[in-house]
Amino acid sequence: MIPSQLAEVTRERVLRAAGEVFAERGFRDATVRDICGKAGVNVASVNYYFRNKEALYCEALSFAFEEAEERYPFDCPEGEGVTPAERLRHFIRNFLMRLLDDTHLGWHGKLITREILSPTAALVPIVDSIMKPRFDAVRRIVIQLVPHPLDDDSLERCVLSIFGQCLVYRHARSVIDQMRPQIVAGPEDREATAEHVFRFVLAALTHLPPTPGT
Amino acid sequence: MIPSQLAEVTRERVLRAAGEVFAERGFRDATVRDICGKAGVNVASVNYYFRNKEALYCEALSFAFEEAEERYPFDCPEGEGVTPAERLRHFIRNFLMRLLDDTHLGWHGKLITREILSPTAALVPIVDSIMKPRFDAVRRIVIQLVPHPLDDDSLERCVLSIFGQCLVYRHARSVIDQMRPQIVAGPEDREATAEHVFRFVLAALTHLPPTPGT
DNA sequence: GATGCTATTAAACATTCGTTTGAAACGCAA
DNA sequence: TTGCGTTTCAAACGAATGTTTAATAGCATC
Repeated sequence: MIPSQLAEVTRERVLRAAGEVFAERGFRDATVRDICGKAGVNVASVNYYFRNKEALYCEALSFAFEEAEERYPFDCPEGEGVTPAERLRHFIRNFLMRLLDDTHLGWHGKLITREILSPTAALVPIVDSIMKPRFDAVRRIVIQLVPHPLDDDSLERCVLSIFGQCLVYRHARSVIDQMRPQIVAGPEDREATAEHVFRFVLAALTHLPPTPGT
Repeated sequence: MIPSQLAEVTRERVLRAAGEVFAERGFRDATVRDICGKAGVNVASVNYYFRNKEALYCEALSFAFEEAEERYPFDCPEGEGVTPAERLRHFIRNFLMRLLDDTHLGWHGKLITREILSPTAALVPIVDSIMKPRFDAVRRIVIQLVPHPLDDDSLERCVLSIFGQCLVYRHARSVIDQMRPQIVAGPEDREATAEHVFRFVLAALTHLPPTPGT
């Protein structure tokens, strides 16, 4: 019952290996034998430290989010001196880099992408605690940049247009790699991509025509 | 060896059931027993008509694309009298409606989404034969709408910005449904969404600033 | 050193699933 | 009807996998 220091390190080894394998192969195709093999522990460990494979998955998902939050902190500057355009640029770059990071925590982006596509019960708290605040922040930026009032649905669709332009680089990565890999290959390419999305969104928001109906 | 008429109908029943189940549960979670149960045939049928589960999956994928192409034909009008903006609107609406159709061929959108995320060998010919021409068509539209020359990478990123804004409504559907379902609920909402994406893209392309470097 | 709790291990269990098999049913021409 | 090729079926096989068990080893405390 009382976990020792040694137990915690093997527990985290399993968690880390689980994140990688789940991200690479998905929940079903990832076997506990693969995970434990990668972690260098016995298969019974997953049942000893976590209840079963599903509970391990839930913990791995939370763990991935905590690590990603630590590495790419949200911290969208809301200070007085920062223009809405600057906040937009900061957000897009931050979000895109987190999605495309394949080196250290490469599995975070893949993991959450799989979860969004085939949602489990584990997604609900993540949407509420992590995605909703992010949507709210972008919503405030959009309102400040569009030169005329927006109804709620149009506002929401603008936010989705922004997220969509970032997410496509992760979601359609296999297609991009097959058609034009150089635009996300190196760090400087990713910076250029972030800059493009920012310019594209800024041009759209500041020149968006008012909806005829309103 | 000589397939009878009766054999073809059961073959297609299996193919259709396979498309639905594969789209709903993914390749691994879909069992041939489920598929055959839904089709009302014996489990041995998948081995008799197709070689095995994987071959069935490949055929189901092609089948879904053929049906979708039939229902939402590409036919981007390239005629003289059609403005680039009109072609853009047509493309976006067509693409979005196909992605969001959940009634008749609802599985097409889910199926290709799964395939893009976890690509198999079956994706390569689809990218070449279906996606590449689509990218080319959008590329031509973008060139005509942006008021200054674009380098290849910027052009490609513009195309991805357009696709991303459409794809997000399918890829992030679970999140949208949890946060603001009304924007994709009914057919008129989907029309409004298509119109939004069109206006957003048009505003961006026609007001995109030239890249400083070029 | 003895004791009691924690951690690890190899082996086995039970289930699921893709695939195969061999026979029965069916359709159709001679 | 008889015979033959095609299609369907129930049953079983074999492999993979999540989970459990029972025994062993490690480690701190007295």
